[in-house]
Amino acid sequence: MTITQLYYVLAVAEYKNFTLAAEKCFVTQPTLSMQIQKLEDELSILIFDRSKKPILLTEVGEKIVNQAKNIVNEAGRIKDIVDQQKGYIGGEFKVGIIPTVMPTLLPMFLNNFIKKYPKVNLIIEEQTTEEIIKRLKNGHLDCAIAATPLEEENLKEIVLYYEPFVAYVPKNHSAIDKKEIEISDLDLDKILLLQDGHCFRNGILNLCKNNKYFADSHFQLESGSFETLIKLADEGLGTTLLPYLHTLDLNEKNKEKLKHFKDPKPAREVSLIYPKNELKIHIINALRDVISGVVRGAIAFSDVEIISPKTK
Amino acid sequence: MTITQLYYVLAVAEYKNFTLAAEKCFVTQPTLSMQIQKLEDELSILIFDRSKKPILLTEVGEKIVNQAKNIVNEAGRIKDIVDQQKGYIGGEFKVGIIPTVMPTLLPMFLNNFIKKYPKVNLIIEEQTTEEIIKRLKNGHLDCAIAATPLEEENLKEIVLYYEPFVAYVPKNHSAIDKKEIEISDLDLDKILLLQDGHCFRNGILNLCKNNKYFADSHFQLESGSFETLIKLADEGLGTTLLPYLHTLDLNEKNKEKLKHFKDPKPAREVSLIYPKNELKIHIINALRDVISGVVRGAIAFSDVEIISPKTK
DNA sequence: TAGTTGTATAAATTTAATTGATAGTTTTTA
DNA sequence: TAAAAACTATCAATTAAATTTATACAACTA
Repeated sequence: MTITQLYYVLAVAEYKNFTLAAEKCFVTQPTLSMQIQKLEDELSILIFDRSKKPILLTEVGEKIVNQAKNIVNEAGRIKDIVDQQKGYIGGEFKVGIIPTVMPTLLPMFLNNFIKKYPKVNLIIEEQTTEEIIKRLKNGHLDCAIAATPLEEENLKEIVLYYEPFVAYVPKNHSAIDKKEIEISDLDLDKILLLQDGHCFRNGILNLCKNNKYFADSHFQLESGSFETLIKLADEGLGTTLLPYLHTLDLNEKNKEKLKHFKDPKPAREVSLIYPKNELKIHIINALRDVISGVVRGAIAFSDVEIISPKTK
Repeated sequence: MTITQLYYVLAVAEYKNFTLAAEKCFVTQPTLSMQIQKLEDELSILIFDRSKKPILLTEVGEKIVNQAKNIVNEAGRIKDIVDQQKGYIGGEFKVGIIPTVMPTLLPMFLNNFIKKYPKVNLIIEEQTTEEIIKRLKNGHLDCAIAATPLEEENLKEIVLYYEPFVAYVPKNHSAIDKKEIEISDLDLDKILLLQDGHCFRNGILNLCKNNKYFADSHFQLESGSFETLIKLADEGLGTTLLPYLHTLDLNEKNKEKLKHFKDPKPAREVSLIYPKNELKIHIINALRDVISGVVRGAIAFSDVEIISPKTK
């Protein structure tokens, strides 16, 4: 069994076609046929069911393909180790970002980063905090951006910025005339939140719990995007909380409905998270520097109270 | 980079000697020299520092060797997948066992098992529950025997037997004349326990906590083996608790000091634990059957209360 | 300094991977 | 349903790679 054979197997599994897979591997079709047969002979088992068209994986074939992915992934990290040693900033770099950070932060740094580090092949994926943690640990992500502290074993966190929550209150709200709002001003029965799975929701829930206003109030509505929440709030259905960066590109009319919190403002901590092995630490540091640079201007609050994204 | 090259690197890293490593790999020394050089060329980095004698690993070399171990380990599992498919019962099979189970259970089933399944190369390692969990998850163990429930993600548990705790009370103990003992009879200030790290200790602590007798009592002494604890108890230093199987081979004099608990007897649950991927399920089932067979005669208590090995 | 131990190098040999050509199948299409 | 197209397997030839034997070279030891 060779790593090359496993690559061939993965290619055929992906394209369900020897000829096409061979092209993608930059070899001829007989090479694939023969090498895969050789592997099957060695294992005395069939990986592909060639009687079907398009080609199917056998039952064991499925398992072997999964394991082959692991092996190829682990093998790829040898290169990462060498690159790290050499301080080389390049190659594939997979970053997971949580949904509530993605649309505001990504446009701020993406251009800067790819210009400054053209050799890095940046792959960005939107994922939940839960997924991110799993994928960082199994090596399918090189780093991630999420709300912290997570205090996960084997993961390190570097804070990028603190982003206060801003209340978006409907016109008819009792606190509409106040200059700055307090948690106690929120009518918890009428808070509009993102659906579960978004760590942002946990943060808000903790905020309330921490401040003992949580009680047994229930939430009327849950949505998947801030845009919806804002519209619902406009309809007078309740109040919602937005992360500060999201408030920057609201239109003037909507901005009027924003109420900032009194100091210490409740805020979320947004960090770079990466495996403790620090395999791609040079690229991670580069990314941190770029993000810190663009964020420094946009966000600067001194007196904040960090709200944990974890359910307590 | 080939898997063979990684094997060669691991061999040289282990034996710190190309000639010896070559022998162990069943190839000649020039093969190793050339293949390792080739890998170093491909990575443009030195893995070994050949200027020192014996040969040293470079800084990156260390990391590469660690990663190579992962790759080789993952590669080895392809064979496991195939063996599983074929229902083949053989090959290397690594079992972790906790220290408090090892000496009593192992002699009961080992001979039976290796006679019945001569093609299995059984490798038994004594490890703490913590280590066992880690090694099961990273694939360095195929299965393990430990106190349960552990409720670990990605691990499955099959109960082997329930083993009651038996009190070993010194002659001067107030309960020495009772036929059966209760938890409340134990003087917690004078309970002798195994050192931390042994899950058995957690079990006992939970036992006390559960029954609300824990309070703020402290423990006078901690030892690493039951033998020591028994001797200390004999000296009148306190009471200790033994798992039932350990009590079977005490001498007559010591057996007199044993006090069984009233039903429901506090007991630990001892289980086979293995990864959910069920890679070596056929061997695991074989092991379970053998152990169940030998244990059935030795241990049979119906009315027990299971004590968790986890700290609560 | 000669002997010993151990690694690198070179050339020859063996083994393995790859290719081009083609035969054999199945599927598509007219 | 016959012809064409699409695809995989097989064969012989070629190229590439791994391994070996023989030997040179370096470092340590007595």
